[in-house]
Amino acid sequence: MTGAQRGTGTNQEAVRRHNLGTLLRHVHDTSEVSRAELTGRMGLNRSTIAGLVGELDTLGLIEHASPATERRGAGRPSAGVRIPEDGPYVVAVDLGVDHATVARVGLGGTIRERASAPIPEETEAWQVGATVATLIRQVVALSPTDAPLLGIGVAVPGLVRRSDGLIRHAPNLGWHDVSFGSIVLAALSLDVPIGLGNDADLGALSEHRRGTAKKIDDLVYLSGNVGVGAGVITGGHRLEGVAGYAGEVGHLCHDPRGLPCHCGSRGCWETVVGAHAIAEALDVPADQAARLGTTLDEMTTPVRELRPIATELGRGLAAVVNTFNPSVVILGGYFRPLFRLCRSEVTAGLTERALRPANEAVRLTLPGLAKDSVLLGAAEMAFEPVFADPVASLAAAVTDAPARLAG
Amino acid sequence: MTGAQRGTGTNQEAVRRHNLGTLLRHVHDTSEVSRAELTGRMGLNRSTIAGLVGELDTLGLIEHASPATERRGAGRPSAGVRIPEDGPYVVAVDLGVDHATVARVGLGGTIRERASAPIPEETEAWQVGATVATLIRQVVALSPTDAPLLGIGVAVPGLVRRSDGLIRHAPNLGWHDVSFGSIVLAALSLDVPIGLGNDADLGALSEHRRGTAKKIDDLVYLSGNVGVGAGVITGGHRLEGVAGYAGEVGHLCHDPRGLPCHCGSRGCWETVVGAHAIAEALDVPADQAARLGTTLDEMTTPVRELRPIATELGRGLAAVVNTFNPSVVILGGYFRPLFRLCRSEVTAGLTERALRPANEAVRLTLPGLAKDSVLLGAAEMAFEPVFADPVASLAAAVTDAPARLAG
DNA sequence: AAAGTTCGTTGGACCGAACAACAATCCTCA
DNA sequence: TGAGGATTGTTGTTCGGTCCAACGAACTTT
Repeated sequence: MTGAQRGTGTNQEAVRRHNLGTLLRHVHDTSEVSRAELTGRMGLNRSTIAGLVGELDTLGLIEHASPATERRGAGRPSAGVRIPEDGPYVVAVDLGVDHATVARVGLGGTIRERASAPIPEETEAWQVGATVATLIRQVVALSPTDAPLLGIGVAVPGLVRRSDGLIRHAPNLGWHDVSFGSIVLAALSLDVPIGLGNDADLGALSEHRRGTAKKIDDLVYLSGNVGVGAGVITGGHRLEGVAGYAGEVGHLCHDPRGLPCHCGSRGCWETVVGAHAIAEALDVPADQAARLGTTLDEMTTPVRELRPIATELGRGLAAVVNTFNPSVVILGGYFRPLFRLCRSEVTAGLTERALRPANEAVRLTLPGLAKDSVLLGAAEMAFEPVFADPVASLAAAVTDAPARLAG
Repeated sequence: MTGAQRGTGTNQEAVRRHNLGTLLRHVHDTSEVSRAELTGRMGLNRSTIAGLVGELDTLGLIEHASPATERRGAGRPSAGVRIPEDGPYVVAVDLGVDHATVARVGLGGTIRERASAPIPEETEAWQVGATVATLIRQVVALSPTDAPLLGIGVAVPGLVRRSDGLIRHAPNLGWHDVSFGSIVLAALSLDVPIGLGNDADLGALSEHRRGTAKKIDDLVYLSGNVGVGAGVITGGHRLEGVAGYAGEVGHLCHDPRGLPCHCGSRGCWETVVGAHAIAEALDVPADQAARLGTTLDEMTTPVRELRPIATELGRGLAAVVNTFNPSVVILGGYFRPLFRLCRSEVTAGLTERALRPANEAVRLTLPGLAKDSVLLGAAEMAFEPVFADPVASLAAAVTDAPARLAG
C-alpha cells in the first residue's frame, strides 16, 4: 500500500498493480524466492500468488527456477522464482569526483557490464554528457537483443531538484542549473525514462535494499567527498524535502568562528572534515583527488594528523544522530577509510555530543557494497517505476536498445 | 494507499478499509464535503462513494447534510456529508510546562469541552496522572451518553518512545522512563487506546491537518519552551526515527565554546534560544515560566535584549532548513511571540547560514491554531486509528464512557 | 511402503468497484 | 413560465481480483 498520492481511493486495478509490483520487488531484493515464501511475506493466498507469478512470467520479468536445494521439513518443495539472465535492465551512471562510471545493471541488482572514463576538471556539461553517452553505448552494446531497457539513473554530487531532475548546483563540477538528463538523452538520441539523484541519497537507497541496512528502515548514508552530504531513509521512505535538497548536512555550522566556506557561511562542517581538510592533513596536493583516495585506502595504521578529523567527524555526526534518530549510519566516500582507521575517535566524538537515547540506538558502519553503493543506488532509482507499475514501465521501455544506439 | 507495512500485498478487504478510512479523513479534514467533491478527490465512482458513505453512516461516523447553500454552475446540487454533533470523540491531553490541559475533541477537530489545572514543579508522575484523570472525568461527564470514546492522546514535552509510548526523558517534569499512559488508564480504571507523542511532533501534525500547513507535505514545527524541539513532516509522513526521538534539534551544537547544557554537552542551541535564555534577557525570574509567557504575549515592540536571541534563532534555523528542506517552518511556543516581534532578525539569521536553494523554498510562519496546536495534535494522533480502520477502531471504542467514569 | 506434510492447480464463490440507465434537482434561456 | 441542458443520486448489472475448498503432486518420516 505505498506509492499512490495521499487522499486517493483505491480501486482494484490499483490493487493488481501494487501486488504485481511488490511481488517483483521481493524477487528483486532476494534474487531468488520460493513461491511459498512469497505467500508468507505478502500475506496473500497461494492461488493469488500463482496468478501474479504467471502474469509477471508472461511479461518476461521473472522466470521459474528449480526448487531450492536445501530442504527444510517435510512436504512438497516449493518452486522458485528468479530474475531471467536476459531480462530487463537499467543503465546506472555515477558522476564521481574525477571519473564517470557507467554500468548495465539487471533486475535483481547484478552488474552485467561496466565502463568508466576520467572527467577532467572544469569540463562543460555537454562534454561530460557526450562522454557518458559513449560509455552507455559501450555498455548497452553487449546486452541481449530483446532485453528491454527500462531507464537510466544518474548519481550526481550536488543538489538535484527531484521534480524534474535539474541539477541546481554541483560545486565539484562547477555546474549551475544543468538539465543533464536531457543532455544525455539528446546525445544518445533516445527517449527513455531518466532520473537523477543526489549521490548520498542513492548510496542510502542501495545500502537499504542490498547492503548493510537491508531490512532496516531508518538509516543515514553519509557521503564524504569534496562535499559532505547525507542520504536519509526514515520509516522506509527517502527523505526528500519539498524540492529534494534535504540532507545537506555538510553546511551545518560546526564552528561559528571557523574557516569561510564556499557557500558563503563560515565554519561549515565540510570545511573541517571534507576532502580538502583530509588532503591538507595528509599533505596531498588539493587537486589530486584520486591520489587522496588511494592514499587513504592503502593506509593500514592512522597517521596522527587524521585523528582530530575523525573526532570532528564524530562530533558532527551527533547532529545527524540527534535529528534523525537512525538505526544505522553508513560512512561512505572518504569517510570509509577514515572510519576504518579511526573508529574509536569517531565514536568518542559522537558520544560526546549526541543525546544518550539516540546514541544508544545507533550503529556506525561501513558500506556493505563498498565503492559501488552510489552506482547501485542509481540503478535502484531507475528500477523504481517498474515496482510501482510493472506493466506501464515495461510499455515505456526500449526493446531494441543495442540496435538503436549502434545506428 | 498508506498505512500497511511494506512488502505486504493488498487484498480487497484492505481496499475497503482504506477507502472507508480516507473518506472519513476527508470529512474530518474539511468538516463538511459534498459527495460530488469526494468522487473527484478520491477518484472513485459515484456509486462507490455512495456505498462508502452509506456504511459510514450506519456506523454513526458521519451523517447527511443538506446541500451547500452557494451554488456553482448548473445541475443537481450534491448532498453534503458531515460529522454528527454527538458522534465519536477523543480526549486530548497537553502536558505543558506548568499546566495540564485536557479537552474533549470531536471527530472533525472541534473542541467540545476543555479543562486545565496547574502542575507544580517536581510533581511525581502518579500525582500528575491523578490530576489528568480528574480533568478527563470532568470533560467526559458532559458528553452525549451514546457517543463512543475512541481513545486518548497525550502530548509530552520530552522524548517519547513511539513503540510503547514510554516517556524516556522529560527534563521539565524531571521524569525518566515513565509509562504515563498506563498510569492514566489505571487512575481511570478504563481500557481505551492511548497514545503518547512529543509536543513538537504533535504541533506539526495538527498544523499539517488543520493549521497553516494544510495541503503542505513538508513542514517543521519548532517548539520553543524550556527545551527546543522540532516536529517534522516530510512527504506527508511524520519523521520518527527508529525509536521516535527524531527532531531533537535543541541539542545541536550551536557554539562549541558555549555554555554547558544539562544534556552533558555544551553550547547547545537551546542554551541560546531556550526559555532560560529568553527569561534572562527579559529579567524574568527563571522559575516563573507562566509570567514569561504573558510578558512576551503582551509585548508590542521588541525589547533590545530580545534581538540577539532572534538572530541566533534564525542562525540555528539554518540547520533545520538545510537538513529538512521544508516548505514551511512554524514557530511555536515562546518562538511565536519572539518571531512576531523580531521577524527581520530571524530571517536575517537564517539567510546568513542557510543554503540558497533551501532558503528560497522555505517560509517562516506562526501557528495557525495559535496555542492549541499541540493540544489538537494530541487529538489528531488519537484519531489516527479510526482513519486506518474505522470498523476496528469503533469496535475498540468505549460507548458508555460517562457512566463508567462516574461510577 | 504407507502415512503425513506441504505445495501447485483448478474451478467456483465472494466481495467490491465500475458501468450504464434512469430519476431527481437545479440553472439557463427563450 | 416552460423546455432543454447539466450534474448528481440511485439501482441493477457486469467485471475484475482475491479467497476458498478440493484434489493431485512431490517429498519426508516412520
